[in-house]
Amino acid sequence: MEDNELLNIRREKIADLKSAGVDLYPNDVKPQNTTAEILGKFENSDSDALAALSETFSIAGRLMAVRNFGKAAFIKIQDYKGHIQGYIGKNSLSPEEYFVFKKLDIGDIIFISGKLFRTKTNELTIEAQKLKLLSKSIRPLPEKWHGLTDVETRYRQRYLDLIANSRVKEIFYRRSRIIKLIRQFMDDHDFLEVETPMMQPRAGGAVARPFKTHHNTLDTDLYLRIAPELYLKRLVTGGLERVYEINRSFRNEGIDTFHNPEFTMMEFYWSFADYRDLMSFTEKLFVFIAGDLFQGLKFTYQGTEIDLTPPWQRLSVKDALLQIAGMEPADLTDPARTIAFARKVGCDVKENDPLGKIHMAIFDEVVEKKLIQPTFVTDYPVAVSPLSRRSNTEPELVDRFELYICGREIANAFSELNDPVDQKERFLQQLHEREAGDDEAHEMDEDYIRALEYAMPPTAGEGIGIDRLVMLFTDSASIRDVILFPLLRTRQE
RNA sequence: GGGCCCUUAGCUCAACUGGCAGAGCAAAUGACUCUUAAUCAUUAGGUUGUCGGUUCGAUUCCGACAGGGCUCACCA
Repeated sequence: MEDNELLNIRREKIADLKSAGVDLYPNDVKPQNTTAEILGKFENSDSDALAALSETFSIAGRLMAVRNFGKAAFIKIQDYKGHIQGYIGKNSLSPEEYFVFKKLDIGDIIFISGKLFRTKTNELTIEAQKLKLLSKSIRPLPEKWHGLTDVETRYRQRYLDLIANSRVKEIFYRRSRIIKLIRQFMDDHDFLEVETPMMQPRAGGAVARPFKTHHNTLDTDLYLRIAPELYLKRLVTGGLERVYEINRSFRNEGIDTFHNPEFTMMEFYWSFADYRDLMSFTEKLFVFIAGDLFQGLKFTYQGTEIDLTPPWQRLSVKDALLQIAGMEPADLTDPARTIAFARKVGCDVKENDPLGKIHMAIFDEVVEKKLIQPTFVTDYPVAVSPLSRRSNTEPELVDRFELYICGREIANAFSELNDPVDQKERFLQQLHEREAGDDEAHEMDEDYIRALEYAMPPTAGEGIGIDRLVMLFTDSASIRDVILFPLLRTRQE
């Protein structure tokens, strides 16, 4: 352990406590109350009402502040859901307990029990009649007023962030709440929650580079999944007509404020529904979540007011390119003009790229960031949608939408392609692109084709990025603020 | 991967044009029985991220490296 004056002083205190026979890490004390429970119950009780209570209350938590007055002191104890003030009077504690109190440091985990009262400044306070050290802290905490702001320390030592910054705890309570609400909503609509492989012999279901690993006994290369999609649809084929999974996927791509290599997605599949059904279903889901979190449909993200009131705007890719990107109709259909337009707005496109792919490049470059209020973008080109069902009226388009809020893709959904012949052709087309140098093109999955050959019911499926949803609903600027341990470069100690 | 920026005490931050590295909080000691960023006095706390260079002299200028942030590219 490092040689540091502050640590040495604490070690001396520990020696003093030990020689007085104090157990530094006992585990035989159980608090009967929490700070939140006490504050909730008695926030409106006046001094007389508190004095009339015969009960004693006990709490345990981290000592966050000590304000000493010679023979008395006020302390702040923080637990799971909040904090409360304690009052230490020299005459209320046994000499042994008072000795322990004098050796305490900010950061120690302690237990106190006693009666409730209100101070002269009317703060609800526990007067300690018993005090016990539950776990000794050796290292000093970050400063009480400014807290911990160094982002690197916040992510690497998230426990310090959680101790010092109460807002961080609130974000992760809310993340949990959002996921709980999603489960409730899906369960209420008769969806079955399932778990499918994270380690896959082939990484399919999305267009992305995977992480590779190896199983020793089987001597087989495996990939961390980039999406659960193909497995979930195998389950639909098996008769699980409504399934969902909320779990991690892994993509070996860049890291920035909207991308973490591992991220949480919900995917769900709904037989005998189509992508239009998914639009209204998605609206209902978001309304359900927002109604619980905000008691309303409006909230602010990074200074912009977002209104979730349905119905949300529906906009085809083509209309988006005409109306928002400012393309002429001929720019969409004449390949030379399309490429010229793409290059003009700064897209890196190849001469032989499919037209649909170039359209999407322009869309991503120009349109995406302008879709602030919730918008369903529909009618994607088949070239960028190898797993989606073709439109009945326009076979070069697919029955698909992506949901954009605040210029970011939040969800991706489509009517599923369940024609095994067409699916095989799409995979072959992707193989061509892979051979042409696109190492993110989708791989062939023969077993998935075989499953479709047994007939999969007409189905619609959707994936929702949970981290991005949580960012939105917690007004967080970075995905790292909604993931407890975001991936950072490992540091040599 | 490219560009720009950041790294000084446990934490939050100063230090002019290169001239003895400072404050607040936290800590120690003392005073104080109603404070809540308690107050007052005293004290201690540093290889200025690492390595190298320029210089009489480097926290400061230059180079390399490490880590981080923003951004562009790729992606969700």
